[in-house]
Amino acid sequence: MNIGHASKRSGVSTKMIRYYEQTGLIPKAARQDSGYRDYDDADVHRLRFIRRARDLGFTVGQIGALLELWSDRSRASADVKSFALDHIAQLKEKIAEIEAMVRTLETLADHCHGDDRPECPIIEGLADGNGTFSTPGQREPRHFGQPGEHPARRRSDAARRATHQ
Amino acid sequence: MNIGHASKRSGVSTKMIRYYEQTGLIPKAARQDSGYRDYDDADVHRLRFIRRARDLGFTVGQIGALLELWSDRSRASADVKSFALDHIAQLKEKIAEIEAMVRTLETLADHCHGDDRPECPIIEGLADGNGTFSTPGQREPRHFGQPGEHPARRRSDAARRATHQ
DNA sequence: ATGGTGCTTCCAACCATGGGAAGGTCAAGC
DNA sequence: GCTTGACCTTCCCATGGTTGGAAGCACCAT
Repeated sequence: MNIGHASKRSGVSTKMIRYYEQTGLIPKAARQDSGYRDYDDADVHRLRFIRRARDLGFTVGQIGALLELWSDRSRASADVKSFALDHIAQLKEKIAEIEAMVRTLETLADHCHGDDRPECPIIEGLADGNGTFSTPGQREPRHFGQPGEHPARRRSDAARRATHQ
Repeated sequence: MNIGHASKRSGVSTKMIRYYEQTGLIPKAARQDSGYRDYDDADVHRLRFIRRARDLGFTVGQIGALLELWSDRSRASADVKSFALDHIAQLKEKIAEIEAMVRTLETLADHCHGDDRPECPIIEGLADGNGTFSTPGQREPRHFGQPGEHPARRRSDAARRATHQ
């Protein structure tokens, strides 16, 4: 089976399949006479596993561990469970972080008239950090976003100008 | 004021300050005779603005727009407000995504005994799950499909290592 | 003057993904 | 046969935000 077919059947892009092979997450694929990579059902199965794990927010490093747990018939289900619970806790932390942002922004926005006058507590809050900011203590790694995901959305003129300049 | 001092006073690392200058988010800094960058209070003020905006999850591009809105005394507060509301909606979307992951994982984990036996619905869900996981409606008897040989990536407690890396 | 620290620039890495170029392979149609 | 087009190969580049490091000056205190 060619890589394209394996890609369609697994939902993992060909780019990613090659990348996973290159980084050692999956073993080197067999090759056809032509030099094309050759996949079988077991490979597709593993790729689907990977895609589902990614959909659940696991990093590639974590997926490597999950693959090992998958293939290790002697490991206890408790090992898997604690791994999952760990990840759940991480995700919840992330949610809490973003919720804090939302709360702050909503507070600021609530106090903004949103009319044609220039006074704006939102900008002032950013500029002067007056009480409205319950400071998030530590400045931790940012990327709460799913990488590669840059949703095209409607933006104000100012935003468009700034990003497309 | 040297960059190090400006960094301490603004909470933005020197690396980031140079990066922001390089990418045009902030204007090129003045220079001292020595060639060192020279900052004044207004610069620090702007850097703090940036840091707070980052803490609220705005991208650098969005911050550029916010800086414009900040310095534009004629803009209506409605402009800022819609910008903020837009961002809030975005953050909420992200929260919903992660919450969906959590829900799925919790469902899987709930069904896992978490004892020393190997049977584990979490791994099985990843291996044989129904694509979206959104509703854990189970189909199919599941059996333990092992992927092909797993090469030399033989690590005992890979799970612990992966979560701590 | 010597050492330590701060500053400069440049270059690379992280993660996951996508884009694209330059070229090889294959199966179909004429 | 030969062309076309879809597919595959490897290689390099870009993203976003940040950090790390190296090589080499500038500054300050002793």
